[in-house]
Amino acid sequence: MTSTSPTLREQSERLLHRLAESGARLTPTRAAVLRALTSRSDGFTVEELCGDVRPVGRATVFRTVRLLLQKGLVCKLAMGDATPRYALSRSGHHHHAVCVRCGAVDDFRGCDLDDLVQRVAAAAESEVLGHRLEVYVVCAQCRRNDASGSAPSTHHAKHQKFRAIE
Amino acid sequence: MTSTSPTLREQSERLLHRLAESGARLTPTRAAVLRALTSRSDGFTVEELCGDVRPVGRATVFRTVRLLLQKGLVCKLAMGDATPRYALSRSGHHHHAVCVRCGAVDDFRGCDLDDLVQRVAAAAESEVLGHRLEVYVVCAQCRRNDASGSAPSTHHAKHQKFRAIE
DNA sequence: CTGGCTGCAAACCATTTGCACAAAC
DNA sequence: GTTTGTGCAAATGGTTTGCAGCCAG
Repeated sequence: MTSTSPTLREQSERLLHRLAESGARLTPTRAAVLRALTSRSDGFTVEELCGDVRPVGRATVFRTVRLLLQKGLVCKLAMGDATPRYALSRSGHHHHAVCVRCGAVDDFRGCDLDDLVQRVAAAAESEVLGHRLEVYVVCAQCRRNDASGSAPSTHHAKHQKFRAIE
Repeated sequence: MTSTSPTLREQSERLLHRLAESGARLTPTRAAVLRALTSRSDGFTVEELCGDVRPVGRATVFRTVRLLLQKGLVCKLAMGDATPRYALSRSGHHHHAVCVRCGAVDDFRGCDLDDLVQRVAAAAESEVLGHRLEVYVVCAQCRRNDASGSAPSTHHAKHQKFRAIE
């Protein structure tokens, strides 16, 4: 549990590098946040992160996440309701399948949206800046838990913060 | 400008009906909110709505919007940043093109996403509950304003609350 | 009449900010 | 030695809630 797998360590160090390259200072606090980030499964909240890096102050965690957001190292899952959740940015354009029960996030790419998006833009004489697609699901694990009756899906987030899709 | 077009009146009355049908009470306040809703272009904030129905209290406007959301009469534009904005629900499945300058919203339908979405779900063994696609644009009007140099795009929202797409 | 609305003000909660101090470059 | 990051606590801002009174059904 506390044994940071080499892959995770690598990952957080790569992020640290990317941060440094972009002119940000390289502090223990940031390293801690990045470590927490990488060991956490996608779809975490800032709150959860705060718990992971305990001695670090809330404000700093928020500031760090914001920084990472600006640098494009994490992305925000806007979600209809609830508290915003974040995920590590995989490289390249992709979208998210978010489990509304536990908040787990799956990336997927190969979206064939560009045509659609361009058509929309042309029709409206608008310039496209970007797009976001989120698919809301009940993930395999949560379905399994559902099936087995009891066991509230504790496999990911403790509090399933997502409410129904509006 | 203040001359409520017959179409708008119709529209708000239809909404009123739908509300009544669903068991909600039919009060002047709600009628006012619905009128404001329909005369406003899509992509409004609760704040703006409050301005429109002035004597009505904030809390009530929030409650009403939430009600309409539950009844499916309006939908929420989640947006990455900024204050959530709302739009009248057109019937049927559709998505939104949101202008990041002024907040104007265009609907579009005929999304070919179902295949994609189902593929994603199958891959993850997940059950799809829904999906949301938002396209972020600079709308025709805002582009025109940009081109003509000055004229900050006041044609819609007073304060362009949207920040960059993260 | 009676339960569902409304208004007001206070409560909430996630996030931001001000400021003094500490640490990185 | 500057400039940037951090912690704490206070401020913010959007949203919700508690409660007394009011109005639609």
